Amino acid sequence: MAPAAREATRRRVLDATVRTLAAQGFTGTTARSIATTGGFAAGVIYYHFTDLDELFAATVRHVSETQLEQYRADTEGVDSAVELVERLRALYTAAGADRYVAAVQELFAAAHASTGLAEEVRAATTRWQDYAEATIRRLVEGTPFADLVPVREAAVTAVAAFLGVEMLTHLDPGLVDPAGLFDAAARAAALLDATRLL
Amino acid sequence: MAPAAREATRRRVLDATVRTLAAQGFTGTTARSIATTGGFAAGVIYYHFTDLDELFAATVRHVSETQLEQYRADTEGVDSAVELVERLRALYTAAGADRYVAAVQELFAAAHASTGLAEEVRAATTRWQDYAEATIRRLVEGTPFADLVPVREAAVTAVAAFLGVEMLTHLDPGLVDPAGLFDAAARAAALLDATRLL
Amino acid sequence: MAPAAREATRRRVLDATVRTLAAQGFTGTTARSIATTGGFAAGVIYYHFTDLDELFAATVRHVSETQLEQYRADTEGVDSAVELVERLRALYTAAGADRYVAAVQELFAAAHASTGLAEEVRAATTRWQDYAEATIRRLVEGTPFADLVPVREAAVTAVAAFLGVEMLTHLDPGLVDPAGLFDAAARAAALLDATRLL
Amino acid sequence: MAPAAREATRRRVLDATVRTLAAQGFTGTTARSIATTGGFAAGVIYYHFTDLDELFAATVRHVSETQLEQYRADTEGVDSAVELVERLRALYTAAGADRYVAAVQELFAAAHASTGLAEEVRAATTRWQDYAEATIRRLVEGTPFADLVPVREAAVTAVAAFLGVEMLTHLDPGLVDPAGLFDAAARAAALLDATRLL
DNA sequence: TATGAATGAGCCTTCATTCAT
DNA sequence: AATGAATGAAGGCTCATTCAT
Repeated sequence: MAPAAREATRRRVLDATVRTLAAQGFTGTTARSIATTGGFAAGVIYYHFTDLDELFAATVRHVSETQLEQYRADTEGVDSAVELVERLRALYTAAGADRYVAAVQELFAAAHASTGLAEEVRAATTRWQDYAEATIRRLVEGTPFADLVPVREAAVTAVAAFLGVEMLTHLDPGLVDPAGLFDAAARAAALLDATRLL
Repeated sequence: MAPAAREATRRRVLDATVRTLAAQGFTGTTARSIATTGGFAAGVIYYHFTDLDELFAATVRHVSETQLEQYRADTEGVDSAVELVERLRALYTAAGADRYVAAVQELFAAAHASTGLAEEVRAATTRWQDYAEATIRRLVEGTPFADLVPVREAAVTAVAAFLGVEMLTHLDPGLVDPAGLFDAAARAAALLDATRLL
Repeated sequence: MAPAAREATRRRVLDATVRTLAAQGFTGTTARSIATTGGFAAGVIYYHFTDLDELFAATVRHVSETQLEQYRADTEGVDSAVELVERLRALYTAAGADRYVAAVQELFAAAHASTGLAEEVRAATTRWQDYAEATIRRLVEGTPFADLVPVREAAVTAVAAFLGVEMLTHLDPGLVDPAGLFDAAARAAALLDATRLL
Repeated sequence: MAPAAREATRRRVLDATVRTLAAQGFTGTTARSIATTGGFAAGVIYYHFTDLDELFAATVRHVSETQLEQYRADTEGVDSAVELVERLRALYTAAGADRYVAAVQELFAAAHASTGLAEEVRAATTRWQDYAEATIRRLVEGTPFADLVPVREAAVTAVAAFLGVEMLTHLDPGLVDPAGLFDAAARAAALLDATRLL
């Protein structure tokens, strides 16, 4: 079998892991349930990954990296807050995105102690915080807030809020209304952009 | 045994559950590990609670309610943002508070589907959101932001951010610096309070 | 349940382990097969022993110690070789003895590396070698062989031969004829005893 | 591929099996571990042998036969006990011999029931017993022991003792001192040879 | 002939839960 | 009211074996 096939199967396992995490949560995501979701034998997992910890770590890395690239590409150079909010809304509501977010949130919440998963989650968190920081900095530049807003703190809070929103949304869609939050953000963005004209 | 004694044991179990959740995370919190933490036989749990789900649900309710009362009491009538931030900081850094927060965050993250735990978490979330909403409303009243800030959305986001910060802090204290966030909040609060004088 | 009950169950597990080892060999002795033999749930094993390694180690110690005491008691003070051989024959052919010997031989053969089992097997081996040495020394004392026979080497070889005979007997009763070996030993013993009269 | 090449691969598998048995014991000798030792894919094993049982049977036969030929060649016609002991010592300490002995002992200990391995072990045992019998008979001929020593029993015991010594040596080199046993045997051999001069 | 991907069974161990005492 | 023994159901992981290439 060609190496491409190997990689293809690895992807199938990662994909099944994401789907299972989104559907059953971390607790319900076992080697067996992943295999059932993906339609393969549980043994396959261990052929491609050392153990579940490694699989989860790889999943975090894969999903987080893929999404982050997407976010970077779609928000690159955007310096209008209004425009940014719309881009983020589009990314957030893109087909299939909810599943990735749900899976990552589950893994973030389950990461503990000195496992490989925890290591990967730490790294992913930092990367998202850095991305958020750069983006926020770009936004406030040229506005009266440039020197007022503590950018790093804002970025850190934004990432945390995003995770928290996901956690609650996933638990009960009635608890948080992401669309409403985007709307509110849009209004705030308009105000921010207005200050830039000065 | 008198009802008082019965209640005392129930408390011991709840307390052991909180301590175990904080120390070992949801995954590491089993009937056995709770019993070990509390120094009682695992069977005791089933004498006071139907099953682990009920115990977890009761834990969320107990801790959330206790904390919320504390928060309400300590921030009642506070309408200065600066003062509020300091009160919150005190509550957050109070002795033992970290354990409660950690336990609750674990249970929030683990809640799924139609379990009794999920039900209780939903209820607790709503209560906190309501508390946050009332508090924020009090803050912005009498300021130019009164009609600008979407209070409910802000409250919902605040609760989510709080949970997210806890999740990350618990994973790696290096990822988020709560003290720094309080400092930043304090500065923003000062600005807000300044607008009220007008 | 009284502590006596606990000990009784421990015995049942040990006994089932011996029987399974004798019947299926080390490879066929799994937690499940032991449980089936003993008529209890596999989980019981882990309630009384940390893991299979500890169970096997305890089995070696228990059986080896029990048998060795029996051997010591029944050959104490015997200084006639002929008498000794008959005592040993009786011990060897005693009801149930074959099962104990088979089990111990399996565990000796399976012991490897730095496991708890290996540790226990080492200790048991030394005790049997010491017993054999003391016994042989008593036999040759007062005979012309007293200074000729390297007692320790003879003891070590005797223990090894015993294990080897068991290994082969267990594999195929046709390969070795223990009864014939006892007969031959009896004849040699007669010669030895004869030299003592001088 | 030419038959010679086929045979060469078969040899590589057998050799890898011996090395793995010696290094990891029977329990640690799996299709995977053998393949790793030999540097080939696990599937190769099944191309040359029906299953692991057949591989093990072939290994016993191969090693046992090879060694036995060596022993026969090197002790042929030797009728001095002293000389014999030295020849055996040389064979025993020959480079690489320990590995063969260890592998065979592992397989002897693991053989059970009606497997192909058991069959082969039985056959090998008989051949070694026959060899030992012939050799011992040659030794005692012409000595006063000729009619005293039960040759078959002695041979059977010798083979058993050899296996037992190997088992213990392999477990812990401190339990038995093969060199010391050879020394003791040499002294006994000298005595035996002395009686032949009469 | 040889490889590596895949499968399904089975093993060790843990865990929630029950129950006799 | 509390304990500790016991159970049965998973769960993670390994392994012998098969098979397409």
